[in-house]
Order: sequence, then C-alpha cells, then structure tokens
Amino acid sequence: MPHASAPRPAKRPTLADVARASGVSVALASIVLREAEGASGESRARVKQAAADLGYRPDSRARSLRSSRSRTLGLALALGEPLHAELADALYAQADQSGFEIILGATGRHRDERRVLNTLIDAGVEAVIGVFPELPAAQLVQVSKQLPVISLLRKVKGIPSVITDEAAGVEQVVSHLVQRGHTRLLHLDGGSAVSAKQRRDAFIESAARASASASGQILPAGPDEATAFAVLREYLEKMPQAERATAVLAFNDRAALGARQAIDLAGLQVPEQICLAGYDDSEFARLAHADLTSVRQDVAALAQAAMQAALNSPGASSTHAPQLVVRGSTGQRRA
Amino acid sequence: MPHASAPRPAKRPTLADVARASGVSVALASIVLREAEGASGESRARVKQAAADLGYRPDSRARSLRSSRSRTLGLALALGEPLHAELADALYAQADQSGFEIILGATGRHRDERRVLNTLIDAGVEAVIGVFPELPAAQLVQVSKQLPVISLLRKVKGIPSVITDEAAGVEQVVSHLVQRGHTRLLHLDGGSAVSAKQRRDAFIESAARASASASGQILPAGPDEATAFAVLREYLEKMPQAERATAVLAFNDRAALGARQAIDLAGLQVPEQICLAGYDDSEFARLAHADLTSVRQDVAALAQAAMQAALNSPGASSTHAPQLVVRGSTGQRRA
DNA sequence: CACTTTATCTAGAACGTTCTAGGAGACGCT
DNA sequence: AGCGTCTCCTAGAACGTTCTAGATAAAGTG
Repeated sequence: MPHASAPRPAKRPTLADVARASGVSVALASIVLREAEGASGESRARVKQAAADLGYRPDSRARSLRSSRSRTLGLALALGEPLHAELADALYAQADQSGFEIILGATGRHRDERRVLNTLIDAGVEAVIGVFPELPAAQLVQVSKQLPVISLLRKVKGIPSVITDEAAGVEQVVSHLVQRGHTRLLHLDGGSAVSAKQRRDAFIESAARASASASGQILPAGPDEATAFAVLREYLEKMPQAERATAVLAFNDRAALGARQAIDLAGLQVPEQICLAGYDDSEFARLAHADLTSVRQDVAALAQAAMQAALNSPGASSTHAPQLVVRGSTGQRRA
Repeated sequence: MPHASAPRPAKRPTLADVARASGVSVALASIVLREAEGASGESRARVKQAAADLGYRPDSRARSLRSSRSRTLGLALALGEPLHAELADALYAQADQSGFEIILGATGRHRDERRVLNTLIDAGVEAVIGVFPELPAAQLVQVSKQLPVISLLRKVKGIPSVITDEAAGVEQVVSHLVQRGHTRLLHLDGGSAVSAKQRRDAFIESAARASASASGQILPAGPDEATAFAVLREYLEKMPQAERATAVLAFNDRAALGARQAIDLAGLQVPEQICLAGYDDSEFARLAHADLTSVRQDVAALAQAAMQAALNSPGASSTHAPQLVVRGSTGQRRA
C-alpha cells in the first residue's frame, strides 16, 4: 500500500519572516536577536515581539555555516558508564552557564570512536569534549587542528587533557587498606578501559611502597560486572585460604559489584573476611548492600576544567585530585 | 563568559577545492560525491580521487541547509538507564544499515526535555526518536509538524509511538507468581517514570484477574535503587510477617536491585522467603547475586520499528510483545 | 555655515552545499 | 540537412544566517 505523501511540515519561520512582520530589514532583525549593538530600543522591542509571536528560533545550521559559531559543544562518551553520566550532567550545567548547547555521541563497544567524532564535527559543534579510550592520539591531534578537542579521563599528548590523578587515588585506597592491617592485596584491573593502565601501575607501586610486608597481585578483568565476577570467582575457588588476598580493589564500582557477587557466592563476609573497594564512587557504591569504599573523582572540577579548555583558545590540560570515600566494605562496621 | 577565538584552524577542504583540483565544476563534483546520475565514469574517478587526496568531507550543515537531508537522526534519552543504552546500541546498528548518523541528547532529572528536543532539531536532524517521559503531548505534536518525531516507550496520542505491551508483560509476571502459589503481591511502582502508570494499572488488573484469592498492593517508589530500597525497607520493618507480601514486583531492574538490598538487610532469603521480579531484563538482572526474573523488552524490534517510523513519511505506531525471563529470584533453585 | 561624528539602519555578499535550467556535443532518424 | 534525443556538463540561484560596507539623518563642532 503506497504511503500517503508526508503532510508537508509547516515551514518554520525564518529571520526574513520576523523582519517582514516587524517592518525592518533582515540585517537589523539579526542584530536585535543576536543582542548585538546598533539597534534602537524601539526596534529591539518590535523585532523581539514579532519573533516571539511567530515562534522564531534561529537555524543553527545557517548560523554556524556563516559564522562558525553554533554555540554547540560535542560530547562523546559511553552510554553505560555511571561516571560518564555524572560527567555529562555536570557538563550540561557548565554549558548552561556559558550559553552553550550540548549534543552527544555514544562511543560503544564496537562503535568507531573516529566516526562518532566526525559525526559531532559534521553537526557543527565548536569544540568536542570526549572520553576516547582507544582512538589513536595521532588522530585526535590531527582533528584538533580543525577545532578544539579535549580529552577527558585520558592523557593524550598533544591535546588538552582533563584527567584525575589516578596514582593518588589508588595510593589512597592502598594505604588505607594497609593501615588496616591488610598485607595481601588484589587488584581486578580494567583491561583496555580508559585509565586501567594507570591504576594498574599505581597499584603495583603503591603496594610496594606502602609496606615491606605488603604484596599486590593483579588479575586481568574488565570494566564491568561480568568479567570481574568470573575472574574473582575462579580466584576464590582455586586459591587456598592461607594465600588468599584479604582485600580486593576493583577497577571501578561496576566491577566491584561483580566482585561482590563472587564474594557472596563464596560465602565470605564483607568486611570481616575480605575487604572490597571500588572506584568512581558512583551510585552503585552508595547502595546499601554494597556500601562500598570507593575513590571519588571530582566530577564538578573535571567538568569545569573541560569546559574551560574547550572554550579558551589553547585549552589547558589539568589533573584533578580524587578523594577516598570510606564506607563499610573496608572494615567499618555497618549500622 | 568570553569566548576567545581559536587559533586559525586549518580550513577544511570544500567542494570548490575538490572541483578545482579535479578540473570540473562544483556542480559536477557534487553530483559525483552524492553518487547521483549524470557523470561519466572518467569524471567520477577523477573527482573521487581528488576528494580522497584532499581528505574532503562534506559539510553536513551546508548540505542540510540546502537540501534538508542531513542523513542524521536525533535520539533523546536518559543517560543512566540501562534500557536506554541498549536501545541506543540497537538504533545505532539500524542507522548504520540505513546510512544514517545519530546524535544524542540527554534528558535528565532536571533538564528540560523540550530544550533537548530543540537542540537536536537545531543541529539539523531529519527526525527525532526519543524517550520523553514528561514532555506534554501537545508540544510533541506541535513539533512533529516540522519533522517526524517518534515517541519511544511512551504512547503519545498524535505522533507515532513505539512501545512495549506493558499490560502483557506485567500479566506474565503476575500469573507466573500466582502459579507458584503466591497470593500477596507487592508492586514497587516507578513514580512518574515512563510506563510507570501502565505497569501500575496492569498490576492491579492482573492481580485481580489472576485469582480470586490473590491480592495486590502498590507502594509508591521510583525508577532507581534508592527509593525502592527505602520504601521496601520501611515496608518490611513495619508489616507483620503474616500480612507481608511473599512476592515483590519492582518497576525495573534497578529498583529491583534496591529492593534486593532491603530484603538482604531484613535477613530474608530469596526466593525461599520472598520472591523478587524486575523489569527490562537489563544486565543487572543477569548479575549472579541478583539472578533476577525479569521482563525482557524486545529492544531490537523496538529499535527497528522506531527507525522505520522515523524514515517513512507518516510513521506507524507499533506495540511490541515483551517476554518473561524466569530466573532464580522467583523460585527456581540456583545451581 | 560646512564639517565631522554618532546612532540607526540597510543592501548585498558571503558560508558550502544542492538543485534547476539549460548548453554543448554526439548520435540516430527521417 | 533538419530535428529530436541522448549523455555529460555547467552557471547560478537557492537555503537562512552573519558580516562588511555603506547610506541616511540627526546632532555636535569650529
């Protein structure tokens, strides 16, 4: 059955319509609506009134085509990550303040990060802020010749990078655990996820530095529940109790949640028999059952720095201090 | 907030550059690169070669300004929702097939859905697919006069809506529980979240219909862990055991996770003493500890229908059947 | 008075595409 | 030859903005 032809959408009002309705030139209408200088109070009122009456909204494609000012920012991130969601929230707040709009691109498991980047650029954004775990630095640098590109959560040489001091975060957890008497520490790493390498390296160093008697072991896992669960489950089954780690540091809170399932399954008590720490202090960490000690990244500061870097000419890199949030999963008795 | 100008970015090559380099007119270059008819094989080769050499990529703003074909779709959703992330993944896959790009807008707790919609439209999308829990139908209808707007997961009169048959889903869970002998059922509802009302109503009806002896109670909660936890915790503390529900149906998996924490805290065994079911069959449901019976929405079908509706002139509404996924949390012994 | 200055406005050229209308040849048919 | 009809190509007008370079008139300055 042939489709009825589309009910041709009501054409949206253009600047010319507004100008005509208010009896001024297109140029003047543009001046008024841009809040630029050079229009009398009377014209201002008339044009604004007409614009409001017609429900005029400027066409950002035409605007950005002509002026390369779309007042729009591109944000690339992964959809399932709680931390990314928090960052997006904070960035939206920042953008509001600067009068910018934000559009998003989702980098996914098998979605080409380069393509996401291109899509955003094609849509006319003035700058891109993004978490690009795998995109080669060279490509990011290349693109950054066209417009500002800010790397979030990952240090990329050659472009402004806004990151958290991973070494400091891991150090805080490790020394917290060592202080509580733990000597055998285990880290479930994040595989190829962003900052996984930094945390892995920092874990080794911190463990070595913290105490002569402390030892750190690393288990290759991933940034989500599933692999952390599987990996830790196997570890707990195989490892004799005497040699078993007494504290586990997961790559992030999601992984910690998976780890917790494995621990529960093994019949171990948290924190009495084994301690567990996460990373990112996402909403998961605050769940009552998890009650997870975690490392809080300073989302607000990260967002603000990223926005600043995106808006200022040669954006500045910055590193932000994380903060350990101690909860029940590492030894405090729960209420 | 001052916006400093970027250091003169390397201007990206334009169609005119390509035309010049290959010795043809701009119009012909356009024809070739659009794969339109009317160019000789030889010109095709030359233009394509030149385009490749220069690294030309068409400017989608100019293109869409002129032709209203940006080959870009807008997708509006909430960032923290696993189901939305799954839908996005599926829609990306669909878009790939149709040669469309996707840009996202995040509807958030306090972010104006209308504004997100406008931002996407301004960026030049050809159609918008979105989960708009709160935006008044009238506004959606209004906007849909300008371009196709598809409502996902929420039935909106006047625009194509692609939804799941909530009544059927709830019915499946309820009759599953009743069959297992439960007579006192409890529903933690989703508050003002999308489809919360439908599930609430369906729960009442299903409980009444399922059995003369079955009774259903509803507790007002919300679509995430926190409120579900708090509400159920209070319920479990106050309600005498004899009157207590023996099966809980949470609004979604996240809420179920929160509910599970409350159940664990109360020292009750799942599924022996109390059964728990979620909704959406997200990755949370599959967590070993949760092992959650849940209702799977047919994400692939939803995505395909939404895409179809977006691309075809008067898009068609459709309702898709969900499927109950039985896991350990409602009575099967775990391995 | 002749002049600069200032404040307000406007025409028209951009921006990088697509699309319309048509032009130049080449070929085939009466 | 004359005429149509292909195929390939191109000039130039859109699209809806912003921006440059004036134009106009009122007001200030000597």
